[in-house]
Amino acid sequence: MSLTHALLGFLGYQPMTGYDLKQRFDRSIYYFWNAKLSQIYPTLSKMKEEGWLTMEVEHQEDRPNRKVYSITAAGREELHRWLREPAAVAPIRDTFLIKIFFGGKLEKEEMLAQLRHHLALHQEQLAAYQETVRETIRQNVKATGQEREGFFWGLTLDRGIEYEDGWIEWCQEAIAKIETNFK
Amino acid sequence: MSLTHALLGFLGYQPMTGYDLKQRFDRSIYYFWNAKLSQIYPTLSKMKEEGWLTMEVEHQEDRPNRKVYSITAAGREELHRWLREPAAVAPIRDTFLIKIFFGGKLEKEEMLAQLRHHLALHQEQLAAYQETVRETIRQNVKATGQEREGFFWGLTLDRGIEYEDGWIEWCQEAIAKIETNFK
DNA sequence: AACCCCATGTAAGGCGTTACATGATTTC
DNA sequence: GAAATCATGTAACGCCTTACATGGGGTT
Repeated sequence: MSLTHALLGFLGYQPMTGYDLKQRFDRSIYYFWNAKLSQIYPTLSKMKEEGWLTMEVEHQEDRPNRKVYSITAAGREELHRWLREPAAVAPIRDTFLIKIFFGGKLEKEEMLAQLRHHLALHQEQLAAYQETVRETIRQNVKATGQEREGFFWGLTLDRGIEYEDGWIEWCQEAIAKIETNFK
Repeated sequence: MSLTHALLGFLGYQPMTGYDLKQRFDRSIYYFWNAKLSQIYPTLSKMKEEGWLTMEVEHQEDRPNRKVYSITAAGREELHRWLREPAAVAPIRDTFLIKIFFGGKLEKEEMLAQLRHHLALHQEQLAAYQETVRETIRQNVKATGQEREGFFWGLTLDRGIEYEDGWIEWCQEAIAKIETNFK
């Protein structure tokens, strides 16, 4: 399970609650992995039973108590084992490509509308990466001094940017082809 | 549900059995969508109850009977409606990127092994697209005369190739960066 | 007054995979 | 003799999303 190992990864930096972990997801790896709180909480419980985490309750007066999880030696070993294990290529599973594949059923203008809409979405995503995500990484490296880690965070971001760039170019080419040679 | 609409799409070309449909998936769109027979069969049943398909049993002597499904007018309308509906961007969900993100925990050589392995997988995938898939499309257009359809099949393949190319370049750059400036 | 933040969960349902079940014919 | 092809399914399980449940404190 990948969620388990992503949680181990973040807890390798420092002890945290499920709520904190959700925020880490939302602010860093959200563009290639995410989970809802309703999945994170039970997963943390199971990981504790597995012996990969320990938990301590931090009592608070005007807010709900915090359950702070820490990674154990067994947890670090499991993370390291998983990180070295060869990874399979992730399947694409993109419904948009199904729509393109059967695009012969659409009128020229209907198809162009789909493509233009998708182009806009990817352009937005790209802008978010270049502004928000890059800046988040910079601040994190500055605040924690994790330079080696920051290098790898940057690599995943580079891949995200290349991915969006690829989509944008493909959309633009597809639009051009349909506009000029079609119908 | 996207499986439903992919099935409608293929049945829009001609009536088929679940078994035939599985082969269509495996030979054309497998690189961005697929399904097992154990999911296809019950889905076809539901689609029939929904009124999008009709079914006729073709009796065979030495083999199991074939259940041939045909798309109805309602099915075609549903397909068309779905094709026009704006598509959201597919989430990436790539466990390999999680491994990269937490790559600071690995030794230089462990990380290079991961990257080289992944590079090889994407190179294989790319080769398959350029040989097998491109050829399958060519033959299909030739056999059925579906030139307009063939254009869109080609678009999805272009995207697949660009996707693999992107990964290959990224892997090569990542390997180079780690080999020269690291540890 | 309405909404967001903090902080924890449970329950139901959807989509997908893996395993189980059957069985004749053809190909290596 | 073993494996693949044809042809249909059911059952159990895993991962994930959505909805439900609680409730005080701060912000607009």
